Amino acid sequence: MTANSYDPSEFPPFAVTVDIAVFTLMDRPVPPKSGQAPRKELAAVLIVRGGDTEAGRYALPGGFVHIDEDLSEAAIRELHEEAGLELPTSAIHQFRAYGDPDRDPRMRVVTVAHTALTSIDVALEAGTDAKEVEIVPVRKVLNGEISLAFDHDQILRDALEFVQVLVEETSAILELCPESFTLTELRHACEAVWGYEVDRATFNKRVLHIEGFLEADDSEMYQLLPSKSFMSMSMESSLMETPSKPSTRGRPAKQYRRGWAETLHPPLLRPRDRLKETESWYENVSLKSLMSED
Amino acid sequence: MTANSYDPSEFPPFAVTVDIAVFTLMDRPVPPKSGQAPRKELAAVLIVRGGDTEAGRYALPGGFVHIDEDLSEAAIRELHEEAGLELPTSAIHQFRAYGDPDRDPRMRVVTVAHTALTSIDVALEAGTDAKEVEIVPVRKVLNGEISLAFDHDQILRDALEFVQVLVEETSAILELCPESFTLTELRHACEAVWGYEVDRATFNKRVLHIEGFLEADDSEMYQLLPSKSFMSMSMESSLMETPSKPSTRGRPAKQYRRGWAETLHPPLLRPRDRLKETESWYENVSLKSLMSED
DNA sequence: CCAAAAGTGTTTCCTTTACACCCATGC
DNA sequence: GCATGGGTGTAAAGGAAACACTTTTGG
Repeated sequence: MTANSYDPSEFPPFAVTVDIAVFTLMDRPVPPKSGQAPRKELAAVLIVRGGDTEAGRYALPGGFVHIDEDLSEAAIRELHEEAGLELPTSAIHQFRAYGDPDRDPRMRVVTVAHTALTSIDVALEAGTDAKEVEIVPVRKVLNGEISLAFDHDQILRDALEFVQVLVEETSAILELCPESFTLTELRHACEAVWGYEVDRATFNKRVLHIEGFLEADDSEMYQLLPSKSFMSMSMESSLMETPSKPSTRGRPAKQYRRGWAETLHPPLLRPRDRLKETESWYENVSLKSLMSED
Repeated sequence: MTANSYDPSEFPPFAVTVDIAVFTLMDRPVPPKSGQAPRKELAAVLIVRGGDTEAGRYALPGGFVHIDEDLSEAAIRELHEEAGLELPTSAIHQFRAYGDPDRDPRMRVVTVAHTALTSIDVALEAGTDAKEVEIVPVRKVLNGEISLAFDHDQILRDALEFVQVLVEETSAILELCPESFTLTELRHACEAVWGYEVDRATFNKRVLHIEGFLEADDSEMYQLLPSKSFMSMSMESSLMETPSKPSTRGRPAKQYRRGWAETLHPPLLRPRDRLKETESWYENVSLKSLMSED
């Protein structure tokens, strides 16, 4: 009964796998108002299962852990093999193990669930490589429009909850933003993860007071040049395409980039008394979408 | 490479175990002032390893998961078998999996770590049953005075961090208190987990404003009767021994018991700007203890 | 009566929140 | 000029921290 003798007959044949819930941002199918900057919503990178069991259903990318690799290495490898994603270790976070004896009907599998955030560009590249990869709005899973294989439905919900807290306490949200971004882009990313809107003024002051979270990006490449620009049009057009949206109305926003901080002091707490709005927001979005198009 | 075929040769022979970090409260070896109510400190339930590997060293209770049981069932069973503890499922919380290929030199073991809180009474009973069970102050592990087998050192540290957050957001701290308790007892329990003192007045107001967390315990059994008591001495002595400390100076405190809430709204947040005091407190306690007695 | 511990009120300070106002740009 | 969005200031509201004062017991 003790863990000291290691006769192989003593322990049952377990399989250990990793599953990874990768979140990214996509445009909302129904922008709140035309002309307004498109609001984002959270989406998950899913694979369509082949093979014999649960074929054709959506599932999280994942697979067996090799005998000589760490859990995080397995997560990175499986993301690469199954979804074509190449994410750094720092972007992947383990959050729970799932070991219900009946969770896989074929054998006893314990899976260690991870989650990650990545920008839509990276996710879309992955989607083009392997045809069986799809990027699906999270709300469709939460409202039951799409159901996942095995217990991946539950894993995705748990991953979302974990990520919502992660965004409060670490700089993980920056994985959803381009290298250079505006405060509005950052806010929209947070809103997509948290599921409700936050006050713009309050949000801006808070993030700028978090030490080491953001630093101003003064590189001209990303800046929308002031009207009194000393650059000629030819010089301007000789620059590379600016990754941030160059065509927008209204006052151009300052650009920021990732600072040195990994954990946030103070944390970027969302208003606790509005947590209950999270679910209703997802429901509202799905209703609107269903009524209009989608 | 896909997870669809299940040839046994395809997946490597993994062993899956559970390890459980059980925390409890013990009296501090050096009370701050004589006559003052003894301050508590956090302690862990450890076992002394037998067998061949890492024999004689401290380790967390734990062991192999059976083929037909859930991870939480395995945790409960191992706690019972190895430490003599009988805890309900609600008191045990999974928090991470550890799967470094080299974490056990004998074979590939992935362990799913759990943590639990329990009152000292329960823990002491367990200690008397099995001789190899010991209750050790957590500070001795944190300051290196005691080192645990395998990576259990790290697991215990992670468990402590997890529990500190758990106490903020759930009613888990009540597992450390007797059925009926005073606000001071509750506060001392929180202080032991968090590692620093909190203001008494602020703490009292906060916990009483958390909906469903506490409810007043008016049962006379636990009450220290008022001086204008209508009960005779004989009636008083006929009552069972009161579990709460009956001999204390100063105004007797009101008794409370567990309310209906499991998650706390609002959460019982500790002051964030004092988080850094946590480690130094543990260091201070160990220094004091080493200098005086212990 | 005094020490000790529990309970409670008050004041100060800080953060959040909401709102408004101005600024800068495209059309 | 006007609409649109970005940046910032301000006043109100709420909560926490610190401190003091009262209450109730044992000695």
